[in-house]
Amino acid sequence: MKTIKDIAKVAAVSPSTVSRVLNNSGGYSEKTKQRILTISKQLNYQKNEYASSLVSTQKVNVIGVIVTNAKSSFSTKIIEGVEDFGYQKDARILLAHCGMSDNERLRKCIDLMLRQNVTGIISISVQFDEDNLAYLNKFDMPLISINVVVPGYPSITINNYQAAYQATQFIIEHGHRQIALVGVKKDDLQTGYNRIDGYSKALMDHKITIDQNLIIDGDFSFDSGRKSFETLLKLPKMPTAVFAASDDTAAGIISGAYEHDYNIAGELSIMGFDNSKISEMITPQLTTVVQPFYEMGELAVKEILDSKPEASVVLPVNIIDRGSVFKTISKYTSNN
Amino acid sequence: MKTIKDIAKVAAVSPSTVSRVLNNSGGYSEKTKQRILTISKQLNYQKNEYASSLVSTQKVNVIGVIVTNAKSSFSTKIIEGVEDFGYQKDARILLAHCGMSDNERLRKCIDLMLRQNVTGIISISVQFDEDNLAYLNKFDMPLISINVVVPGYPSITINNYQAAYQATQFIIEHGHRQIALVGVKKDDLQTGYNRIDGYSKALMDHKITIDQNLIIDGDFSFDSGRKSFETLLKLPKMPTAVFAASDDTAAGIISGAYEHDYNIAGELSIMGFDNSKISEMITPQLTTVVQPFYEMGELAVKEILDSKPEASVVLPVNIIDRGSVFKTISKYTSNN
DNA sequence: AGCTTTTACGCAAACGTTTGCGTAAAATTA
DNA sequence: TAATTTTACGCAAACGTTTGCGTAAAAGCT
Repeated sequence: MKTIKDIAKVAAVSPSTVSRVLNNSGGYSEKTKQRILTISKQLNYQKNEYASSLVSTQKVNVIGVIVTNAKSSFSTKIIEGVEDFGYQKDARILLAHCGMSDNERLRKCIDLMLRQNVTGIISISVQFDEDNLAYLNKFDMPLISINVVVPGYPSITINNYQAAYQATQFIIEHGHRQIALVGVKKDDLQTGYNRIDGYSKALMDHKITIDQNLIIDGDFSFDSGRKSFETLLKLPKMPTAVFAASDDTAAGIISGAYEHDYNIAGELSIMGFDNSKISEMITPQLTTVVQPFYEMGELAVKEILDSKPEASVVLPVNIIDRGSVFKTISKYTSNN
Repeated sequence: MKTIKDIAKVAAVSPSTVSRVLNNSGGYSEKTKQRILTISKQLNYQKNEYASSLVSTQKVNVIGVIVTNAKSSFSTKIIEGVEDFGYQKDARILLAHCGMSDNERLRKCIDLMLRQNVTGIISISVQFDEDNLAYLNKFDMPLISINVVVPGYPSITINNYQAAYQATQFIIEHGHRQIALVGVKKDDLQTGYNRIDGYSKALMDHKITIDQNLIIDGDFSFDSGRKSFETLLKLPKMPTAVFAASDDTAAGIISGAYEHDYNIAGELSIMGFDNSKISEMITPQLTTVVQPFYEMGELAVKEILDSKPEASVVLPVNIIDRGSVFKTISKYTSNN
């Protein structure tokens, strides 16, 4: 690797001059500028950003991204948003996986980011345990969390309560009154609880009594959707619609139905959540709640680079109708 | 951020001693070691890897990963492999997206890797144009390519010819003789061509005449699968099986069939390719060709870190049977 | 005790940059 | 032409580490 000194030697100037030319900081003649530029091109010079950032006041921005090893793939979309926007801003992405609730590994991720002294950290769906949170607090390291709230730090989330309310209302407006909620983690205070709440409120607002049997626990995964279908089958009466906690879970329900030779067409409406790629690729394509993942990534970068990430953001969601929730004439309109 | 000097000051030793203690390089008493260690813990010291790698002979490994913005999501699996194995080896992942055949952006990705002087580059599905390849050649930068062959550099791929042969044979052995090949790019010399070749050879070996109308061009995407189904419909005779170029394409075919009220169950066998997540989540679950993405990622890291990445590797594939290719009694056994 | 070996540390250079300061030379002005 | 300003550059320090070399002090030996 060629250094600034190599160029200086060839150009018969001091390294300082080379540096000034390459950084456009003035203080050289046009002639030497051209000379230095051509030489640096000839030598295929590449600045060593490590050395540079060590001394320069205007550091190069490196953004640390910590993701879980979650099966769900929406993090890809977020990272794409991070990358694209970071690219525009000439920032680098340092990526690290922290496993699933593997506190030790999360600690190592944090340490990594600190040692590489990144500009800030974007964590995606990462749950910080007490220890790691306390540890992080010791440093002056900006962090912005996507999808989950990390106490004391800004976050980018959606309003899960409202999203669930909207989705449930959408289903109700299509004539359904027996609506299952499948795949949320009940003890997940950040997401699960709020979604159950929004779902319940929508039902109540439409004078539909809440049937606890229709709220089926899960972990947002495909598998939990698949298993949940069996639970649905065992119900005294099959609901007419299912609100799935994620598109993956929705896919699981469809898969489970197929497995049990249950033909959902015209029988069981399904609402997904996420608008992940699978929601378009599955048959039937899913009506689903759109989470603006890409924008979340962009926004996170923006906040980190503005270095005023004190403001948490709650992004709006909308529903994309792909026809998997269809109109039904409720059989219960009168007697409830 | 605390530095080694801060520790030195508090411990009343020189920075050298602190460094030696922290790196276990010997030359200090047990007493000072303990003192320094506790102080460094108290101060929340974190080594600055930039400064360190600038001078140290045993640099910290940073692995540059360049991915396209491809819609297909298998890169996630590869990156996971890279990350997990890199984590074990204490390597860092610098991630960059290079768009789709955006040569300028690819150049910037390369420059980025050079400036951050990474240990080596892992490129996933990236097609290098002549210019960028020539450019890269100027540097002494190890690169290993996954999925595509980059002239002059080692690569990790599968044998597409053989994979297609195996898959086609699998279909034939289930009694099919009218087998469409859908979604490959004919002019893609690296993948498309070889898959067509393997498919053709398998047919020939089983004395099935090749019908060019059954080879339907595409770009491995969901959409091309969806569109291709219409092409299939227009054929004088519907094939009994489809070999899709990717799981995404297979999903597209299923989606297209649904769109046209064509019930594939028992009628149209489908073989996917990739074993991506969708192959399990779709209904019906797909019999598919398993690409060892995760292992590819691991292997790539291994080769970069061994810094002897001269050897290209062709990994074996296998077929996972999920029942989407079913037995049929060929109606053409006798008259062909 | 006197000698040699080992231990435990400090000094200073180095990595590849950037940047404040200093200063000859060139350019401008009177 | 002489005085003044500007230009164009070099010097050296700095960033936070690591590491070869040097050396007092301690330890071991006879």
